Formats: sequence, structure tokens, C-alpha cells
Amino acid sequence: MTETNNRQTLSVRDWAEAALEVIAEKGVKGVAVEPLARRLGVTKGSFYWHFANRRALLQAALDLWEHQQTDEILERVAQESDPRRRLARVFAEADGSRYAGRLYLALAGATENTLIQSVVRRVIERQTEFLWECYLDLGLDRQAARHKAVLAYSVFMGTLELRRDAPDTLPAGEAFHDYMHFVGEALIPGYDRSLHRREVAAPENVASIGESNRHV
Amino acid sequence: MTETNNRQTLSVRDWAEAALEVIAEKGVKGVAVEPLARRLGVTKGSFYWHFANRRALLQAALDLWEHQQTDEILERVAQESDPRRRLARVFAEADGSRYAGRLYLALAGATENTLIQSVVRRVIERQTEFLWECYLDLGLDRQAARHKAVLAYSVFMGTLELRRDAPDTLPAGEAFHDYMHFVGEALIPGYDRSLHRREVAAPENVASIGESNRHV
DNA sequence: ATCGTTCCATACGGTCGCGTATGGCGCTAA
DNA sequence: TTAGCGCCATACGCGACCGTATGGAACGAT
Repeated sequence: MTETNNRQTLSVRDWAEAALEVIAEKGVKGVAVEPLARRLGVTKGSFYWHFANRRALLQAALDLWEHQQTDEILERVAQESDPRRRLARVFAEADGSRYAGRLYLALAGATENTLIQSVVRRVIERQTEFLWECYLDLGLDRQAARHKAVLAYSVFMGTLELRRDAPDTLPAGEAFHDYMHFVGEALIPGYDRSLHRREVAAPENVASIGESNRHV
Repeated sequence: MTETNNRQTLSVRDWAEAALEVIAEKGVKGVAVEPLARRLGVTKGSFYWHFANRRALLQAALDLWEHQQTDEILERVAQESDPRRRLARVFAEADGSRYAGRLYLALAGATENTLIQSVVRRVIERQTEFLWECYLDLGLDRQAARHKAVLAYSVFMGTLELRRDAPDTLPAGEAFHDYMHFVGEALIPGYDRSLHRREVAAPENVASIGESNRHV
């Protein structure tokens, strides 16, 4: 569940990843220094050596998350040349990881923290922008493309919510694939079932982001 | 802002409504006994006379919310005979109150409390059921109606999220109405702009969903 | 062997919120 | 007037968490 880090010492990134895990499980307010230290098998003494305070930990975790949700995902998906396939892949990636979805919703729901709000806003704008360009590449005019992008993003977030809060509402098993095709036909012009290959499993790999600056 | 209650003594409902307000503002974890008492101009002594503990307050608040989100709303909307108009009204009501939307998302995001989760689940199932029946009344077969209902509900929740977390992403002003028509065309078979007359333009009067109207 | 640095443990004071115990004020009924 | 009850204030102990201060073990360098 948590880090089974072979190394004997913890890094800033270890703390940041653990923080993201806790956010996905218990929300932002669940990120407490002492419980997180226990989770990692150490005490607060370790934490306050790596970070100035709790806020600095959240900052590091948010930097990591923002990078994963924008640069990494979009760069991966952008390799697809066909806009239709790009759209299908975006939805597949976004729906691939249950953990990523819970994390996304937890951060979006953190309305108490201005820092988090701005990060979430940037991620949303970046991703809707990407969808917009996909629809523009499909030949839609600016307004129609914009509308479709916003609608598609709403469907994406709403589906995450439904899957988290009322999973029984969504079709299960094979019926879920039928539903996803239905969604594809509603959101992707000229949708074809062959676009939705089996690339569901989004690997949980996380490329390297430069270690955050350690505080003085 | 809060209750300007003329009466000199507080009722259980007063506490429940105040709790819902705080949930909409700061989330469920923001509901603390002592701050809430200060907000109502009293001390904890009052609270623990009306309630056994914090959990009992949440229970009362959830009962109130569930009733408002199911019985009240659906009874109001069900008066509309035309299924298309029912659908349009449902979206209008749901999107009418900013407060109700924030409250909804805050409760849906309370993943730490089993009690809240079950209430949210019931509300979601009740509302999707209603949408399902609307689409059935429009002549769709069971699967198509179900798919459209789930999709429509996803759009609804996703739109709430977008409006809360990245309002600039959604079209503003007159463009918002254009977008809502676009959504209507995507979700309501045989959609006609006349269905969306005045009801969506109500900015604050639909706040009766969430209450605040009884006093003042 | 000594020293300094890295990384963490321990101990402490402080805040906030929960729940309890108990006292007090105002109103009504007898 | 007085007794009783509804409604609230005050005071207390408790636990969880934050941030600081300081000590200590491991380890490489000299």
C-alpha cells in the first residue's frame, strides 16, 4: 500500500507520494504530519527535517500531481496523430486508474486551500484546452469545439464522481463497455468502436520530477 | 449571513440548516460544535442540549438534505407532464442554486463517513431513476434510456464541479445560455429552445432548494 | 580515533475540538 | 411565592495535531 522503499532514508518525493495517497484515501485534511510519519515508519523528526511545515509538504505533493496530470499524460497522448484516437485515449487514461480518479476528486474538493484551488484550476484549463484542440483538429468551428470540449470534460468528471459515490449506478461488466461506446458516440464525431481498444490499464508509473528544493 | 432568527431559542432544524451551510462552505469536516455555536450566537451548552453528539447533528442535517433533494425537488418537477420539459426543469433546478451545488459536492466528497455515503448514494439513485423514467416516457428502450440518464447525470455533476473549481472554463453571460442549449440538444431527444425559457435564468430564487428562506 | 554531517527519535508547549458536569436564568403552573 | 422545567453558560479533562528544541546513531572524511 505505502512505500516499500528499500532505501534506508526517505526523500522529499517519498513524502509527497505518500501525501498524495492519503489525499486519495481521506482527503486533504487527512494529511497530518504525525500519522503520515507513522505510515512511513518514522516520526515527526524525519518530516521536519525534510519540510519546513505541513504546507510545504502539500506544495511538493501538488507540484508532483500537476506535472503528472498535465505534462506526462498529455505528452503521452499527443503522440497519437488521429484526433479521434487522441480523444479515446484521453478518456481511457483518465478512467484507467481508480486511484488517480479519487485523488483528482479529493483535490478538486479541497475548497479550503487557495494553493490547491489554483493548481486544480490550471490542470482543468490545460486539459480542456487539449480537448478543445482535438475537436478543432476534427474540423469543428471554435464555438462548437469549445462546447464539445467542456461537455466532454463534464462527462469525465461526473463519471469519476459516479464511480466513487454510487458505483452501482454505472453499468457493470460488459455493460460498462457498451456504455462507454455510447459515451464515445455522444462525444466523438465519427466515433468508431475500433477506436476503443483494450488499453484500459493505465500503468501506475510515474516519471521523474526533479526533487523539490529542500528548505534551509 | 447566518440565521437571523427572531425567536429567542434555537431548534434542531436551526442547527441542521446551519450545519448544511457550513458543509457547503467548508466541507463536512468544517462542521465543528464550538464554531457552529459561535456562528449561531450561543455556546456548546445549547448544542448538547439539542443533540447527543456531533454525529446526531450530521444525521439531522442529512435527513433534511435528503428530503429536499428527493421528495421536494422531484415532486415539484413531476408536475410537468411533458418529459422533455421535465428534463429541462430538472437541469434548471439543479443548476439554479450555487449554494445547493456546493453542498451537493461537499457531501459527495465526504468519503470518510459511511452515513453520508449511504445518503448520497440514495439521492443519486433516486435522481437517476427519475431521469431514466423521463427518457422511457420519451419512447427510448430500457438500455438507451438508462445510458442517457447516466450520461445526463454525469454531465450534471461534472458541470457542478467545473463551476465550482474552474468557473472560467464554462462560458459566461449569454454564451452560457448557448452552451446550455448545446447541452440540451445533446441530452434531450427532440430538444427545442423553447423548452429552456426562463427557468434557467433564475440565479438566486431557486435557493429555496437549499433553504435560507424561512427566516428573514 | 575524532569530527562533522545526515537523518531521525524524543520530549515539550501550545491550539483546537469533543464530550461531560454543573450551575443559572426565565418562564409557567400550582 | 415557589417549584419545576426548558434552554443555555461555564468550567473541566481528554485526545489529536502542529511546530520547536534537542539529543543521538550511523557514516564518511581526515
